[in-house]
Amino acid sequence: MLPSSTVENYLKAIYVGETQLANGQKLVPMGQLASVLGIAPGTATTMVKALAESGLAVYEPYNGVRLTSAGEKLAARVLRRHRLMELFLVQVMGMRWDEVHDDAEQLEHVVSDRLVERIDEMLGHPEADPHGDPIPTAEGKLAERPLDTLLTCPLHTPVTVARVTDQDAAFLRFIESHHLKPGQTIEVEARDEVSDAVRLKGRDDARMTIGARAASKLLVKAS
Amino acid sequence: MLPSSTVENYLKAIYVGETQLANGQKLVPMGQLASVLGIAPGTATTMVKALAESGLAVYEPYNGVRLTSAGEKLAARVLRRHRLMELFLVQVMGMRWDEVHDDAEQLEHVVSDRLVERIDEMLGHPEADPHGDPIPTAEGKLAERPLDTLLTCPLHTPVTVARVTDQDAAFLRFIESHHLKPGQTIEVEARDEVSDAVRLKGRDDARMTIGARAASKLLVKAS
DNA sequence: GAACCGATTTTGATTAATCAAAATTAAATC
DNA sequence: GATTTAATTTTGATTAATCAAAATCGGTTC
Ligand SMILES: [Mn+2]
Ligand SMILES: [Mn+2]
Ligand SMILES: [Mn+2]
Ligand SMILES: [Mn+2]
Repeated sequence: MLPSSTVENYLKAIYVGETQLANGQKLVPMGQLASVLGIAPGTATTMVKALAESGLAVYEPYNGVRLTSAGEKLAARVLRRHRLMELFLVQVMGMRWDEVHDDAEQLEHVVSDRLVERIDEMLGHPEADPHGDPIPTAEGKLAERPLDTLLTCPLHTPVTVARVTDQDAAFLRFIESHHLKPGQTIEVEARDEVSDAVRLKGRDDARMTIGARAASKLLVKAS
Repeated sequence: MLPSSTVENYLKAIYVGETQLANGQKLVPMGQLASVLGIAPGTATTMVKALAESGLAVYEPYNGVRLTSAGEKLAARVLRRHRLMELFLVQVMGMRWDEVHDDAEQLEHVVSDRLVERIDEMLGHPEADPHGDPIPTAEGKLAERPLDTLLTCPLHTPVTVARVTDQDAAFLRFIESHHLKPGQTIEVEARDEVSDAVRLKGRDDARMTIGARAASKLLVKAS
């Protein structure tokens, strides 16, 4: 049986959820799963039991869910298709990085292996999508590097934006207009707990202040 | 309510079915619909009633079904997406004309208007897909020209292949290897009722004989 | 240890899409 | 006009995916 779009979305959500768990944690809670998929909690429970039944996940009642290696394999392929499609839409089709997520969310379920591999080739086997999210290999390996956020990186030190972990179009447009896209270099000048703000020095020494919540969505590496 | 993939497939099948009806006929029979969609006849009846209920089709029990103008509008858009995607996959992605139909069958349900119109632009507003099938306009107009087949065109007269009405991969590869693709010029030298065969003069005066069934799938225009 | 609370699971129901097989109808044949 | 046949419709059932609301659980609080 080939997995339905619904099953693929569940697997992808669990897969991504697992990578975001606090170290030591290994189970994605039902509530989180239901919330990212936009479904009722009871529905998540029912579906996850079915996933477990078909050998794609391990379900621990009241604790959460994780993928088996079979489930991981499938999830990685969906995520690969999603991220390759996003990059393709930006690089080849000339779409904006803030509008490709929704298209990819659908395309990830229907593009054939043939087409995906042709896209991968056309793009030169890229390692990351337009938002800096790593693209799993055809074999299902995902290279998740540990990265600082603008809340944890060193002060007064040039860093390169590596990844933006929010698909909201308005947020992405804000990032772009302030020259904070992946690849661009910036510096954190100050953090203030009380005002919940982070002050940055950007391109051309432009100064700007953003909230801590927003700052936590910008992942950076030493540059 | 936006139509499901299932509904889109029904609408497309009825729409294409209508264009293939003998002149005068206006209803697509349930049996034909069920057969092209690969479903049980009873399922077609049930679904068509639902389409009629939602104002997309007119259903006459025991006689068949036709689309309302609302249904036609939707069907034309699905067909437009299908045929544009096929051409895109061939021209931009370098896929073969015999392998794009299945991909397009899925993609037609998920590509956004944004993406379709970008593809249309990228291809220069093409009028036909790789098989010569006309592409409906964004406004839903379909330019179906009346064409001869190799069974009805004049003998000993150069004609240009305009359209191949069979998506079977093996058949399409045969057509291609014998230089009978849309755009290529040929001549019918003879038809024989008894042997059910048609003799052609192709490129470089190559002679070949094909069956009447196959000949009826090659549509041509005077050249 | 009892009471509470938030998260989770269960229950009962709905909708879309499908099938197999029985029943019916329309049209053709005798 | 009665009979046969092929197409169509009806019936009864199934599967996947979902929800709302009630019930339950596990882990704090008091
Ligand atoms: Mn999706
Ligand atoms: Mn992305
Ligand atoms: Mn389709
Ligand atoms: Mn075609």
